[in-house]
Amino acid sequence: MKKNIKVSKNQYHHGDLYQTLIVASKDILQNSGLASLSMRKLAEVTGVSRTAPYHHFKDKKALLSAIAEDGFLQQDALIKEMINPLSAGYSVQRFESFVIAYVHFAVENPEQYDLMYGGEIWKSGSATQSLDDAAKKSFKRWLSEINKLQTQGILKQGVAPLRLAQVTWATLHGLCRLFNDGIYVNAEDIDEMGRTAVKLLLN
Amino acid sequence: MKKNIKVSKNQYHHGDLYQTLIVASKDILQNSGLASLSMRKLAEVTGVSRTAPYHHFKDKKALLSAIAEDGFLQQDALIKEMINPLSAGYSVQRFESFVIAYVHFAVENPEQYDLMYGGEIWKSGSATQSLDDAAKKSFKRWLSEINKLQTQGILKQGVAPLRLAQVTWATLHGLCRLFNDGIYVNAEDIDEMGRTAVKLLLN
DNA sequence: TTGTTATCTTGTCAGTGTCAAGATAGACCA
DNA sequence: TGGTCTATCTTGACACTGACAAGATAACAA
Repeated sequence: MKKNIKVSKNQYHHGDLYQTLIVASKDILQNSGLASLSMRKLAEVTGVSRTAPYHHFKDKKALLSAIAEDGFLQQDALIKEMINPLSAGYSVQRFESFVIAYVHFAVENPEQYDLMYGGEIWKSGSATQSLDDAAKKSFKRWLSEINKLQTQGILKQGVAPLRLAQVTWATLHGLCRLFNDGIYVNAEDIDEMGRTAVKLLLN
Repeated sequence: MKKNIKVSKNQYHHGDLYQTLIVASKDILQNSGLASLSMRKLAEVTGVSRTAPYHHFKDKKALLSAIAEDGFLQQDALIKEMINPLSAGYSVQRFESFVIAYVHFAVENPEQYDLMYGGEIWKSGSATQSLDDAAKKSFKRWLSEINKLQTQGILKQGVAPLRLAQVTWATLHGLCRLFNDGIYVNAEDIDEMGRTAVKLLLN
């Protein structure tokens, strides 16, 4: 809860270790995967002692939660950007853009996506409150999009909105996971599969 | 407390350690989760020295591969059973049965399902040949089911069969993961969501 | 009987998350 | 200014992990 923004070149007090740790973590995730992200290695890379990170994160899980939360913010920004230009009306095109943007984020940030939606954090009940908020906000946005598409008749209308949102989201999520878990290796297909998903889900 | 399940009464040579290890592993998975399945604890529970399992499994990953493979066999059997009674023809009902059976297996064996389709094994490229075969066979069965449903007009026909199989499977897979990763906690909804998925995917 | 071999053991190593207790220096108050 | 307070960072330690190497045992084949 203390934010010490001042960056000092002091050896002892790092200055902005919190942010540095997150950046370094994301770097390790992207380059070497979650399996090789250890608190000790992270500390070493950051040039700090093994236990220094524990003054900024209660746990390793707390660190991962923060990274996941960061992922939701990124994803949110990316999706907003993808949608705003078309904000005049709701259309199949807009839906497709949403889907493609979602899937792209997952494929380009596989390890972070894993953290965001994987069991690592959620199953153990170690999600931060703010992470929980970010995740809920993300789903709310999806629910709202789906809702509008449904009332416009672009999506099937005989289905409960919540269920529709859940199942459509599950479809995207399933696609992303199949790729990220290494079951479909050819990443060029992802766009076509996204479009196929859209085609299937349309009314 | 932990009983030494041995075939032979001999102390030194266990007799059927391979199978015993798999059974014990599945037990730990079901009761305590993957996180608390360690080779050492497994050995201890089985009443054998720490490194004994390494004479039956090259790695921890090899052990997990075997469990995943076992999962595919179980799932296959379960799905076959679900489908055979209706084998007279293909119908919406049959499709729904398939979907429900699939989802149920995942929800009832969450950790094993994780192993079967999760990144743990596949992403690291440590899948056994026989595991790979089992997984492919499973998808082939799905592909064939989808194919028949498509030619009968129950599923949309303007889509490439492979893509259709991938996306429909992704939908189920996504549902299962959302549950198993602890994002949707209320397990009573799983059936309704499965049926909603079916409804959406139908022509 | 005598090897041969599969299986199981103890010993050991490097690596992990995390706690406890002490060191440091920047922030705040006299 | 000086002194203390406290967030931050450190070293030390512990229990745990996966895995290798070398030796012990017993089943089995000759």
